[in-house]
Amino acid sequence: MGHLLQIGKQGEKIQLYDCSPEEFDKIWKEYLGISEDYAQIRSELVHLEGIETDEHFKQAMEMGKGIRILRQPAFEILISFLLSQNNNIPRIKGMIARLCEKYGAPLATGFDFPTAERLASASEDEFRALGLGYRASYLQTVARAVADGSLDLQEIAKYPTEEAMQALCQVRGIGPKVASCIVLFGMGKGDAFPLDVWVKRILQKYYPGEKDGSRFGSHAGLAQQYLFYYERYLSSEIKMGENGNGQS
DNA sequence: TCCCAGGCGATCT
DNA sequence: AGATCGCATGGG
Repeated sequence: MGHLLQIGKQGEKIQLYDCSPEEFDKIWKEYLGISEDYAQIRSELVHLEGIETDEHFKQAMEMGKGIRILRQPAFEILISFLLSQNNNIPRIKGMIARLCEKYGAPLATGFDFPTAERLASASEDEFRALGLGYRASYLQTVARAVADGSLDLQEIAKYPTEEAMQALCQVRGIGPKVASCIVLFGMGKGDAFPLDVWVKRILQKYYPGEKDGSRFGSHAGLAQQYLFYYERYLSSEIKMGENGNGQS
């Protein structure tokens, strides 16, 4: 919150623009998950029961070896995933961009994510005018709840995963999928396992009968990310092959 | 054009 | 508990 980072890539080198080493250390190192020991986490996943013969998961891990779980502000995650429901990613990006432009503080380049207080002062109709659809009323009530303190994200972040999810699910517009994304990406709870339509398909295909990610233990969230991107990659490969040339 | 998207809430059985 | 449906909107 209040910080903006421009990232580019030159060949294999990652380039950061206008970012002092101090700002990188203080803000972005944790945000990007760089202070996490991914070698250790991946080693724990590899040593789980049954992974040795799980060719799909081993492939997913290899393909996703660069994936990091970001540590993003809980409020930003809450709003972003609240808007994500029954929606597609390009449109979600547009909706969030418009929210920032209209209600966020201007930064050197671009706009900050809006505060709960600023959003709470806007009306549902204003949100509808931004194209948020039926999610406008969810956003309005959530923003007010956070602003007036009746929804205390800092407090909920102290709960264990299950209790935190349960508390979040009391809010209108937040269900199990959105709640699990909030605790995973916004509260650092690595055992949360967001069950979206893709991951549900994966469970049916590779782990029939299983209804959650408990087989992946305390790093189920990272396992979910590996499987999610693996499955979407496979799906895009199939689509490319449908007309034989992948050009459509 | 028409289908559908990283769900949720309401309303059934 | 589990299955089904409507929802606002616009990207592809």
